[in-house]
Amino acid sequence: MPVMSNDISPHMPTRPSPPETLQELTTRVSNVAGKTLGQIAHDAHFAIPDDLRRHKGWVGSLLEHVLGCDAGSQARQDFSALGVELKTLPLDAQGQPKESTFVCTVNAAGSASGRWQDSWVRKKLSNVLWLPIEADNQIPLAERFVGMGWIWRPNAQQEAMLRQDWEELMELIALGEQNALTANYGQYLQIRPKAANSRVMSKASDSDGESIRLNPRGFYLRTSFTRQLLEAATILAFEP
Amino acid sequence: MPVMSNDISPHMPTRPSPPETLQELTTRVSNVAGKTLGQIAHDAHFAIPDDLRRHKGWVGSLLEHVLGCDAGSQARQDFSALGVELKTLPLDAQGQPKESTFVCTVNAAGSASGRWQDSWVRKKLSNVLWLPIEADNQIPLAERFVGMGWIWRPNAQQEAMLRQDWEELMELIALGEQNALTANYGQYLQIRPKAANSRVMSKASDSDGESIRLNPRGFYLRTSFTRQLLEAATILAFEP
DNA sequence: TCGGATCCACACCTGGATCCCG
DNA sequence: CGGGATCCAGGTGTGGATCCGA
Repeated sequence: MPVMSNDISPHMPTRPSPPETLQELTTRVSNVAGKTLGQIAHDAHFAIPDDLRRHKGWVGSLLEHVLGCDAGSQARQDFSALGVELKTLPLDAQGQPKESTFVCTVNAAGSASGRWQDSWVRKKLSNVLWLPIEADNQIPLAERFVGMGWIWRPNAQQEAMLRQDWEELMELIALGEQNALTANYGQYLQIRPKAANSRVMSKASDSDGESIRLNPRGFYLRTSFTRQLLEAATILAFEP
Repeated sequence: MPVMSNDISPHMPTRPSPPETLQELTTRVSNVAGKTLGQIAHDAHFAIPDDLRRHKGWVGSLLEHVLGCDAGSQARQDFSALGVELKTLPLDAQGQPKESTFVCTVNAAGSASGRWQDSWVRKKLSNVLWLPIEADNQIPLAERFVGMGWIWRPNAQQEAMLRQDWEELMELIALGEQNALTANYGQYLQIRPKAANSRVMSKASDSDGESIRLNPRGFYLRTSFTRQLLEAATILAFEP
């Protein structure tokens, strides 16, 4: 390490302060659009792994850092002041969403009230900054480009579809059918395992109130849903 | 690291398997009695710190390791098969207990039922292996001797005293007098802070059911109590 | 003296997601 | 292809206790 003065060194990796306005956020988004992950990581003094196999969340963490997210693993949006949630959107060689999108864990209190209006899923998805990123594994990680992000708010139809899926899934949970609850349920929103490995168990209760242990699970958006969002956003970009 | 075969190297630090009988445990206790912490740490391939200021739990962890405790921060006794809890007892230059003894945290469910019979404190203290250890700070850590441990079960009088203190303290908590609950309460069992620092806060509820945040606290045995236990054990040792 | 403050290790949990086999 | 399995970083909680100032 070089000698440091009492001043903050301009060469130290510093996390930007959170954007205070939506305009400030979109400016930052424009600034990363068209850059490679290698460039962005270099500028942010982030070490870049060879691939994502053992660093699955690396891209998301890098962009959270660069854009100035401030909600350190807390139960609120990534940009807490703006109520905006950041989601990277990995694209395959055809420019289509490659993976499902994790939303949040299936907590016993997915909603304390049991109502969609109060659910974590709705809160998380009410205001999302989607950031498309090349994710074809043929491309070395450092050479993958970041696309232009856009902010999405569900329209009435989209929210109705998500709500329908959520209510179906929550009902299965309420009925205690948690072991029968596979990823096959839900048209656009599904429930899948979410854990370090399949031997991890969390506390829960069955329909008789008996304490049982289950694999932790999470809500995910299917790629069929994010593909629609991406198409709609792409069309808008070509309008006058 | 030296080359390793497929066999377990006899020189690797290995935690002994838990003792399966009380006799096996007392044999192990005899084997550490009269040794210094330096000897024990060396034999167990434990690095020894200069002092305990920044390693307050080191002695306890060392002896848990050497004696084969198996309850890795779980809600059960250290020797789960035997139902025995290990407590080191630090002695001052006069051979008297120097510090209070931590028992367990004051959980919202210190007892789910609110009854002494079901409390964590009673469970933890029902069967304790006390291990006296020199703790005069004039003596370098490595040179401090371990004494002869003994197993204690509360007699009727001792349990009555602990129960009385516990019920008094739990009542103050139930009344929501948590902020007024200082370490002054309780003749032998007291409640004191238990956290990384005084800014750490945990979730709790006040008497109106309002959610509040408090300093985490723990139950401790006063030295006046452990001094009595030590005296009684010492006298027994001199009887025929 | 002792009540209040503090320290380390390590397990566990959460949020970031992608991997990979049938 | 997609459902089930898995991986890392970092924060929080728990268990081991002793420190230290008024």
